[in-house]
Amino acid sequence: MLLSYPSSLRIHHSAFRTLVMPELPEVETVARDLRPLLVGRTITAVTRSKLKLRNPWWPAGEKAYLIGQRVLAIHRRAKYLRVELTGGGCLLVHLGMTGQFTVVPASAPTETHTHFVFELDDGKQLRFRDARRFGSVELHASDTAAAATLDSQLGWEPNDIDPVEFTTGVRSSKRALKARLLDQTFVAGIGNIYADESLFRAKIHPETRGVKVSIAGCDVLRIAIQQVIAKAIESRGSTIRDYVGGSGLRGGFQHEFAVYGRTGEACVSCATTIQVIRVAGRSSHFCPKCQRKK
DNA sequence: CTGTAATCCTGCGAGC
DNA sequence: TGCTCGCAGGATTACA
Repeated sequence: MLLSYPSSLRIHHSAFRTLVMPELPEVETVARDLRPLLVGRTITAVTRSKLKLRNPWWPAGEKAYLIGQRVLAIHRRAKYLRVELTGGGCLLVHLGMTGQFTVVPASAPTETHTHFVFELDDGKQLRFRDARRFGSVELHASDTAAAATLDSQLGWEPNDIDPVEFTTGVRSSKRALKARLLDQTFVAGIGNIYADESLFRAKIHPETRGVKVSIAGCDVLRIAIQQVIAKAIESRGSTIRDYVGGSGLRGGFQHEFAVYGRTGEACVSCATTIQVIRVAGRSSHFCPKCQRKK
């Protein structure tokens, strides 16, 4: 269903006041920022808010377990972060839509919606803040097991897509490609922004069915995904309002959007007016001339 | 197999 | 000016 022009305009204006959910490039930026601040540090105290995050899993005695643990490494898989600890366990973190995972001086004022504070041995604090609480922070007893579970539930990292299997996977599905790109069990880490940007780069309409894409088209799409993700990581992700990296710095990729949030504006390639439709329950921005439906 | 929609949640702008 | 309303969406689940 195509929204009317006034509706499109309304959505366009609302797009830039909306929080941007952290997708793979944002989470990767957080991981890179956190590593120098966190690896080698020891947790000396833990405080939690009473509010429930999405699907939190914490074994009994978590504070006793955590205190004295040193951070061995920070890993990223798709949109998940694992803070690996010396005891063999890890903190498994998902930023949801509005999550912020930062290291700040202990003297920094505690902002609203701060759900976890991990005090560190250098006088700083690792904090998890999440206004909408779509994110999660879980303590797992085994980092290896947590990593294996993620691997069993998630598809390829974008930079590690198997070209042949990707092509087969795309062409064996009747689903709209937009829905397919959001499916974390196929390619993991893509969210609404980078799905739209990848489809624009590949010149594929978001509603195009996988079966309709040529073998060459699959190659174009795979490379488009990889280039969009790589460029976004270079720009430290996209900040519209709230997303920040692990050191609190904002991203810059929002200045490079070709279609996302640009409803009613001119296509960067052909100047045709960018449109928005709903696909897979998500707003999907595209150029009707560059991305013709097949 | 496919899609749709509700669920969790808060912030914010539009409109009255 | 202050209220209500609708919308934004990641992951999951229920249902058509």
